[in-house]
Amino acid sequence: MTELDRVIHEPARLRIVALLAGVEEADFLWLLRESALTKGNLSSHVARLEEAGYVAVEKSFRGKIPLTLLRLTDAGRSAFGGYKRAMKAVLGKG
Amino acid sequence: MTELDRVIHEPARLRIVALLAGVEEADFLWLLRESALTKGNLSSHVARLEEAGYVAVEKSFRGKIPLTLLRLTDAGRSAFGGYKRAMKAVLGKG
DNA sequence: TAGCGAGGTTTGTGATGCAAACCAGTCTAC
DNA sequence: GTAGACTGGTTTGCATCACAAACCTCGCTA
Repeated sequence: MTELDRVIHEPARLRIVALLAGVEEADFLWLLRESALTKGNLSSHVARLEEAGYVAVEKSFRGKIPLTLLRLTDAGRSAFGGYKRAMKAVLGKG
Repeated sequence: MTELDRVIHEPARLRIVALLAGVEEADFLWLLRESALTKGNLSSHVARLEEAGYVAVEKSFRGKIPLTLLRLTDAGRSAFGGYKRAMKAVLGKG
């Protein structure tokens, strides 16, 4: 039985991961717009993905304004790849 | 933004729905074996799917032994179709 | 009549997704 | 120099829910 990674499976995080998979790096506000999540949800989901080792979070400043950069780690890319495979296997059946 | 149906999205229920999509009708014990869920989980997830109108539950007897037959309703099939489309859209991006 | 298995359902609880409240720093108006 | 509003987030509180374990009912067996 192919297991689905719960961390990625959650729709909000799936969206985040899918968005990050398409780019090299993204900032918080770009993700906020693209994902259509609230700040709170985005923040906590990103925290969860970081905790899982799937995204790297880099906080810096653009001038005087805080800037948070996010990118998928290798583990994150690989987990997403596995997730896609597992999902296709399940959907293939139906 | 394509929304993912939460009722179907849950992995246990996704498995149930995918299994039911492949057959005309199934009994509880067949699903129990195929899904590798516990009786309790299968029972409650089936109840949730019934409540959502996605599966029809028909209780009868095979001789003196209770027999529960499950099948996907039209709404269930259509929801599963929509789910697959939405999921492919998300995975396509990544 | 005690025990056992089939076929399920109900209960308890820990995790968690979401929204709203909060916070620290910056900029503008006055 | 300070009141207010905005930016860029984080923390808190609640309500939901998935899972496992306990429970239930009926029939069979010895």
